[in-house]
Amino acid sequence: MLWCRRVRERGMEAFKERLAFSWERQVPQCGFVESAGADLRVPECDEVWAYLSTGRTLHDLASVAKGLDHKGKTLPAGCWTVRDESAQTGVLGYANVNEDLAICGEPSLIKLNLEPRAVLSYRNGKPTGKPQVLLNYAPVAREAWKLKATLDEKGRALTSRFVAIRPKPGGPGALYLWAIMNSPVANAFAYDHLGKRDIRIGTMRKMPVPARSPAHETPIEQAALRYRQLATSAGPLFSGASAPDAVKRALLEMDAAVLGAYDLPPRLERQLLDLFAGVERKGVGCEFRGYYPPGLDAYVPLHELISEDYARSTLGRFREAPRTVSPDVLAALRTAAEAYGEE
DNA sequence: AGCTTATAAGCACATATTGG
DNA sequence: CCAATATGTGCTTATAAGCT
Repeated sequence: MLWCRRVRERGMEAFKERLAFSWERQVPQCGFVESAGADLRVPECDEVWAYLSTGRTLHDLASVAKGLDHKGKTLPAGCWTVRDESAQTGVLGYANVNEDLAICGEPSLIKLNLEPRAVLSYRNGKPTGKPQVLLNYAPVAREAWKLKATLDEKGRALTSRFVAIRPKPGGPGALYLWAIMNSPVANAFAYDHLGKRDIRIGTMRKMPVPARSPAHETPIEQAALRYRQLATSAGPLFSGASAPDAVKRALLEMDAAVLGAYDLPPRLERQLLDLFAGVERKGVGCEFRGYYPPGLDAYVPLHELISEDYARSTLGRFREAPRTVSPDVLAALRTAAEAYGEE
C-alpha cells in the first residue's frame, strides 16, 4: 500500500499552518505497475468511479466532439472567420463562452464563416438544426464546478471553444443530457480526471451515465424543465423576494433526480457531494455553495435532505441514519423532544 | 496491401490579465 | 512595472479513412 496525499488549492493555508492535507488515502501499489499506461493520479472520489465503472458512459448515449477551428496562418488573404451577429454573411453560431453565461441561457450568438477556405477542421462544428448540448471546452472555474452545459435547441454552428454533445438515435434527448452534464456527477468527474486546462473530450466520453430506464429519465426531464422555467423567468423584473429560493430548490431537485438515477450508496453519494462544500456554482441563477449544512455528517442522500419532511424535523438527521446513532441516544432524544412538546 | 489524404484530439504558442 | 499565471487561438501529430 502507498499513502496518497493531496493538498488542494483551497487547502494550502491549512497545509502551511499545520501541514494538514486536503485529502489522503492508502492505495494499493499494484494498480500503478499493471500496465505502462497506468494513470498515476488517484481521483478523490475513486470509490465512486469504481462503483460506477461497470455501467454505460456518455459515449454510449451521445456523439461528443469539439466544434470547428478556423484557419490561421493558412487563411487566404482577406478571408474572414468570425463576425458580429448582425453581419449579412455567414452562419449563426457560437464562438466563445461569455463570463456571464447561465446554464439555462445561450452563449452569445455570432456569425461564423463556414466556407471550406476559412475552416481548418469542422469536427462537430457544422449546424445540424437538431437539439444539442453545448459544453465549455475551457473550465469555467479552477474549483469543482467546472462545467457549464447549455441547451441549443436549434443545433447551430460552434467553434472549438465548445463541445457539441448530440443525442444518439434511440437514446435520451438533449434535455436529459443537459441535466446530466450540469450535475454534480459530471462536474466531480471533470474535477477528478482533468487538469486545470481543458475539458478534454476523450475523458468526458468515459463519464459514467445512469442506467437506461424511463423511471429515471422522466423525473430528470421534468425536474430539468421545472428548473429551466423558474431560472429563465426569475430575472430582476419578475422576481419577488422568494424567487431565488425557488430557483435553488428546483436546481437541487434536478440534481437529486440525476443522483437518484445513478443510485449510489449513501456513503459514496455523500463523498461526491462533499467535493462541492463551500464551492461557488456559477451561472445557476441563485447563490449555491454546497449541499450539506456544516455539522451534518450523516450519510443523508440528497433527495432526503431536500425533502420537506426532513427539513421540518429537528430530529431528522438521526432518524434517517439510525445506524450512526446508538438506540440509547435515540431514545434519550425522543424523551427530550416529548418533554419540549414536539411529537 | 500499401500508399495518400483527411480528421480528431490534445496541446503549444502567443497574447492578455492578474498580482506582487 | 515586471513576473507569473490565465486564456484564446489554431497548429501538430497520431490515427482513421480513402484510394489505387
